[in-house]
Amino acid sequence: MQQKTKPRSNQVRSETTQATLIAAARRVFVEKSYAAAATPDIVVAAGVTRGALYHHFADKRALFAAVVEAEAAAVAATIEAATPAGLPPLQALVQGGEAFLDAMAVPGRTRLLLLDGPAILGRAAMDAVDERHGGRTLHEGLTAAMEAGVIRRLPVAAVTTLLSAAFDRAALAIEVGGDADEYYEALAALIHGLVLK
Amino acid sequence: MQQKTKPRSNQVRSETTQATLIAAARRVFVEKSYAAAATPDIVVAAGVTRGALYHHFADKRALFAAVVEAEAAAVAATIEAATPAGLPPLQALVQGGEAFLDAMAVPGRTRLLLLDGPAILGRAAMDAVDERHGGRTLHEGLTAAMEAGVIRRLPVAAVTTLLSAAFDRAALAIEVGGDADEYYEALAALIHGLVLK
DNA sequence: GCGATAAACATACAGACTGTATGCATGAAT
DNA sequence: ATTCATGCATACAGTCTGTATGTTTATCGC
Repeated sequence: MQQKTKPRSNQVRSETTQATLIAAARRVFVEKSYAAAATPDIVVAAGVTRGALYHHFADKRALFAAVVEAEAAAVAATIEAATPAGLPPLQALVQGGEAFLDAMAVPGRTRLLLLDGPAILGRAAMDAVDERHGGRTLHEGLTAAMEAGVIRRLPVAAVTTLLSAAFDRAALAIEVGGDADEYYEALAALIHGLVLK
Repeated sequence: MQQKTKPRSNQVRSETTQATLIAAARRVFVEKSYAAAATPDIVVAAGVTRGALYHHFADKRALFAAVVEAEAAAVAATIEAATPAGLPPLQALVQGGEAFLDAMAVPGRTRLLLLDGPAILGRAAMDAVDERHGGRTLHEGLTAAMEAGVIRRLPVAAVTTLLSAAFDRAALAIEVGGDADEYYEALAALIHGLVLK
């Protein structure tokens, strides 16, 4: 038995409450989708009250944004861990791509980052999230490959966006039972198609 | 002045009511997004009551599905009108793609078909919509190009999905101010990258 | 350590929305 | 012409979101 309420500093109190809320919200958002996830459900899952939720987050949407941000950070961390620096540009692209697909296989991630995220927060906000986290990988990889003269010189931003979209859709397709190998092959073909002959 | 209520057959009554509702719903869904669009708003815009809405549609989501279906059909019609049959496979792909981007420039289409649609109806349902309408174009185009030996032999379904995703993202990017020419160039590069050397 | 202030919560409330149930009116069927 | 079914309007129950208010717990000056 521990003491009833061991005194905690306000900082850790806030941090743990927010973390618990974000974790619980993630579960409910994933299980029921953003629209169907009710704040009463979330706070019960977190073991707090709605008062705590609205004290720490402006509204349900802000809580969702925090969940998305954390999820994107987790994806980025996974990718970085899987792609050592110093690889040849082209291989870094393909390998990073596979790491991305692996990371997106974690249950709920496609729903959070690829379906509800864009709809609730907007494509622009999601782009900003990507930019803060993993998106850089692809962008820098393509830029490096172009400057190294490995692939065609093209508008980098546009190509990044389009390839990113292709990876996203591949993650979605694989999740619903699509043959992962076929998507790997198709993605590799798209990337290698950019290689200067 | 016309008579107060000229008798209409039940069929036309239903059809016109549904059409008015779908048109009004489209406006409200586009203006406020699916989540923020309230059925009271929609029925006021349509000049009917919520009773009529729930008589013709199971729920708000079903009404949204009808809007999406109509929108996808409109996009498909535009594309077909712009891409005469009998073009060489590769040119048909590029030209059809540009027609797609033009069609998606109609205000609200990206929100309906690329943001709210996937989130509310699910990616699978949107794929089914695509399949019933415009999606075939791309799929058949790629298949034809492959069988003609113009492009690499790859899993057609996967490549179709990925290119479709790229076109979708391009439409979104252009809508928020992205340079259309850059995306055209990048898309063309992706397609031409599949060409057998 | 002690009072004052502010932060972290909990509870209560107002407004709005969704879906259903019920009632009425108009076209269809015989 | 009467009966029935369809199209639609109104009323209602339950739920949710965001806010306002109250209470407890930590922080800060002394």
